[in-house]
Amino acid sequence: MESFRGRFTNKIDAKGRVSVPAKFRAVTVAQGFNGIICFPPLNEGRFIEGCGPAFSSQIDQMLARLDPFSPERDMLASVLLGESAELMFDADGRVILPETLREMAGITDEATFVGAGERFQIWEPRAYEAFAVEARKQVPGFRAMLKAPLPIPDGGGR
Amino acid sequence: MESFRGRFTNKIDAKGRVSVPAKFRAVTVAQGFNGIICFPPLNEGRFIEGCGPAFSSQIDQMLARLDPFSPERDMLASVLLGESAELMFDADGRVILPETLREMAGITDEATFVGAGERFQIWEPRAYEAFAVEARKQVPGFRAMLKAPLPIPDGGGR
DNA sequence: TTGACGACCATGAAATCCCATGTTATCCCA
DNA sequence: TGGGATAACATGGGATTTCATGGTCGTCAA
Repeated sequence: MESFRGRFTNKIDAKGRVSVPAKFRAVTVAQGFNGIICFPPLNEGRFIEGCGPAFSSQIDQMLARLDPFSPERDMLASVLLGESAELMFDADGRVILPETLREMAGITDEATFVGAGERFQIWEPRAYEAFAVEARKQVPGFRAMLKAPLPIPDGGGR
Repeated sequence: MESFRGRFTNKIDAKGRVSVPAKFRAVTVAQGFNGIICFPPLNEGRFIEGCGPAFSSQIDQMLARLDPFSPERDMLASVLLGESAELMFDADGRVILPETLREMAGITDEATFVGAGERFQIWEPRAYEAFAVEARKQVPGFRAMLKAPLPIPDGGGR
């Protein structure tokens, strides 16, 4: 499996552990990494971004193109690296979501993992439900955007 | 682990010692150095820059490209080398931040370590919080900087 | 002597490892 | 095609280790 797909809601136990969906684990393990990488969203959304090393290194490369000591780089790095975390799987495929990220996303005792291709998102279940409803409502208006030819050859992910 | 990631706030004890986050220690130790290298920021920020020998030698190379006896080189070297310090870990992974650097950053009894890829920053906790809020506000505007030129093929984990 | 600094030890909290259990999905065979 | 056996997975708890943090003692220099 090479891309994140589907929706899974798992419990967070007393120690703060969550099982990462087995299908998601398969993706990052296939990328040679026994864990996931999490960071905050760049826009205002209340959720956590997740990915494997493949996408993470894309982020690194994007940052590397910026002027190393500029304030813009500092701010982007603060959000994308300073607030990010490498979370390794335990023997059963669980991770502990950092307090800061959980707070931003409003996650307490349950987490909804939502596939998004090369990366995924982690939501508070009800918040995601609300988002999904809204998305279904708005999507018809965006339909036209899909007609545009794909700029990137990488048809890879199917 | 090969790059600095995440945010950690540690206390400074009566003797001026701070624990460097274990994950950060792992990075510099992997670079063959049992400590960290600190220097003042190049822009206006109130924080301390930190890194391992890898980035430190990048700085050397950047300086080496300048006109050797120019006033610009002298000034950059003054900040990047003259005010810098090699801080070795004690047996428990702690260092003592030099008075001058602490003063510049306004750090007294707590220090926030913020990962930024090949280097990291050390902030007074409240000052960083303020910066982080501002960063989150501005980052959506920078999103375009990340899109840009090449969507690098990344032969890697796929 | 005093004060700064390094090596060494003690402790509590948090993360990690290891094992057990119930439930669901998958497989296999009649 | 149905149904039992089997494997995969999510979840819970106890034991162990890591880590941050505080303190003491001794050394060296001003």
